[in-house]
Amino acid sequence: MDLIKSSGSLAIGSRFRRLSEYIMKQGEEIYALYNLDFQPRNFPVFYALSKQEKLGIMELADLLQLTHPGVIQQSKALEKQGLIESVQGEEDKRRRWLSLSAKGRKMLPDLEKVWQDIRDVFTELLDGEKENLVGNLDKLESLLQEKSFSSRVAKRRKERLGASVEIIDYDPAYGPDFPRINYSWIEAYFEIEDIDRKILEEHQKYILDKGGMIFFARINDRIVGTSALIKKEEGVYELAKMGVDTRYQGYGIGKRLGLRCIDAAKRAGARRLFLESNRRLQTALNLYKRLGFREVVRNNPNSDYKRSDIVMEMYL
Amino acid sequence: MDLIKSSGSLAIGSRFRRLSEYIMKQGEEIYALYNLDFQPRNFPVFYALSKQEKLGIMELADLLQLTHPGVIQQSKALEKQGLIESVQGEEDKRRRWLSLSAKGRKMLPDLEKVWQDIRDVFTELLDGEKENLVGNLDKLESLLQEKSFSSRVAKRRKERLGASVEIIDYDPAYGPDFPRINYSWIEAYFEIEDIDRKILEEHQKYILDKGGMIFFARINDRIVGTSALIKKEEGVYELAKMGVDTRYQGYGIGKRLGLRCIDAAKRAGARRLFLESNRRLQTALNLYKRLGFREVVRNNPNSDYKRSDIVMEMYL
DNA sequence: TGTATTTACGTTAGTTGTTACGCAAATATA
DNA sequence: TATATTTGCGTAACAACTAACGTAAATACA
Repeated sequence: MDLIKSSGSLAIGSRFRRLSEYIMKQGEEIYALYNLDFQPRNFPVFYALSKQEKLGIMELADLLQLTHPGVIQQSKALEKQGLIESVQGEEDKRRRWLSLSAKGRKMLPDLEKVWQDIRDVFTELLDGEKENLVGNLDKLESLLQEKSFSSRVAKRRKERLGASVEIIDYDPAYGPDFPRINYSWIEAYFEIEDIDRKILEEHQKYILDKGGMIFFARINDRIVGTSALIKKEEGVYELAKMGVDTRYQGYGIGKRLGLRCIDAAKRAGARRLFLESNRRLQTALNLYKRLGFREVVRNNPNSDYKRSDIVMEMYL
Repeated sequence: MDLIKSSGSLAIGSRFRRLSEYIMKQGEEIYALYNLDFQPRNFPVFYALSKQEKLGIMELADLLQLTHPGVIQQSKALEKQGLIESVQGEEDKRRRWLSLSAKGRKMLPDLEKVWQDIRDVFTELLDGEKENLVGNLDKLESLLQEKSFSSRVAKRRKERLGASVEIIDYDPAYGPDFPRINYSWIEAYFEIEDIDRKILEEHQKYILDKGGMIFFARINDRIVGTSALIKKEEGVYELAKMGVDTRYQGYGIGKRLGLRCIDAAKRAGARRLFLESNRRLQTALNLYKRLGFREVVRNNPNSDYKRSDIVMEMYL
């Protein structure tokens, strides 16, 4: 049994490492078999120098996709063995040009035989398939270069979580989440005002009992967002207290909360919907625009809120 | 440009390592993204323990195809984090049973979500193909388990070298190689006798001038084997001085030398071919049998050679 | 039943990569 | 032309594995 293997793609990192170690060790045996004093770990630098006459440390690092200390370690070993040599750059004295030594060039044809045999064995081993291992590695690496593995997983997570978000009507069981979510974003940008405390803590009295509505965004049993409709007069509602837990922003939850409010306002017979906000909340303002709100007041000295410097509205 | 990539299968070892390091690093980011305090390097042990309630160090090492110090290092880290715990074995006090702790079990569902997302991304990334990367790795590993990479390369080398062996007629340019090859194997098993020296050094006089023949096995410009036909009387030849450089044994060179001798003897009108040898040279005796020789004399006190204790012959 | 061997696990040091940091030469910029 | 930044390279320390060796308990065997 081999759990690493049977876990499929999960432990692919460990598996790559294991294979790498195996191949390196086998490589040592192979060079010994050919009576060549050569270590597979130094292959990359030596191979590069066999392809290009002289190269600097940084160029090698770039060419081999290694860090430069890695290149230095290989080149030190090769220099000690006398297979390569180095000279200081004439024009640019920081540089150190590496190249094969006479001994290295002499060894090259023998090494090339080994390399050819290795290639042949690999071809025999795996290239029978159309989609071979090396081809798949190429593909994997170029895909990962386009977009990193972690951001692909992050995207996948957002999709999964986004799909599992429900927008639900007010439920007293989640009552305390309403102030919690809203305190969090208000504190981050502004200061909590008395009117915030009043409306948030006593939302039953100041929102629901007055014909308003509250919605929650829920993932599993966890509330990650809220929004509210406050009835101002017959047919006129204020969209307010819209907030999403920072850890779940970017999942389209705000949009879904907004749409739900608009829909609910329509059903309640609203003709006009407005909101007060602040220009610093650019992401939120963009969302409101996408939802169909238009800016109607710049500066807003008469507001109940100190932080309000913009009013937006939409007609239904 | 990426030389490691473009060298194809050659630098596959370095490439596996590079990918392993990349995946591990990305793994760290991924767990951080999910707000989980978990390190991908400890995945193998944790994962194994999530599949089986309790496991010992050696079992884990076997299951994960890691060395046991590797397992110990992972388990120490996990124990420090409080994700696993261990108890000394009751029956066998040498053992230490590892299992998930309450904290570890609590974290498991969250980790499983991460793992599922990772699997999904990998599937999306590569499993579109029928022959996918993981499938290829499976195949590679099972092939390498059947027969190691180095022995596959060794076999390939023998085939290549075997194919490049030429059996050639005597050429004075290679004269000194005749004693060299033969001294080497005689010394390894027996002692050089005076008659050896005479025939080997003065082969012109004692073999060729008397109607015998000498053949060489040559790879490029290097002699790696010899054989000789010594004319004993009209129609009767002795097959002698058959030797192959130890470094090139097992390539079928002896067989080709033998066949050439038989063929040459036939052309020269021989009816009978014989040889003297020693029972210790079992590999050689097997070859002679396969060539068609039959044992005719056990012990052989009348031979010119002290080491001779068997005579074989064949009729053409 | 005493002794040799095997097994389970631990420790230490080595390998081959990495990151972090520093310096001096070259280059850009005010 | 003085100063800031960039570049090329070096060193040190770290990471995650390995090999090699040691110890004590369990097991096999004479």
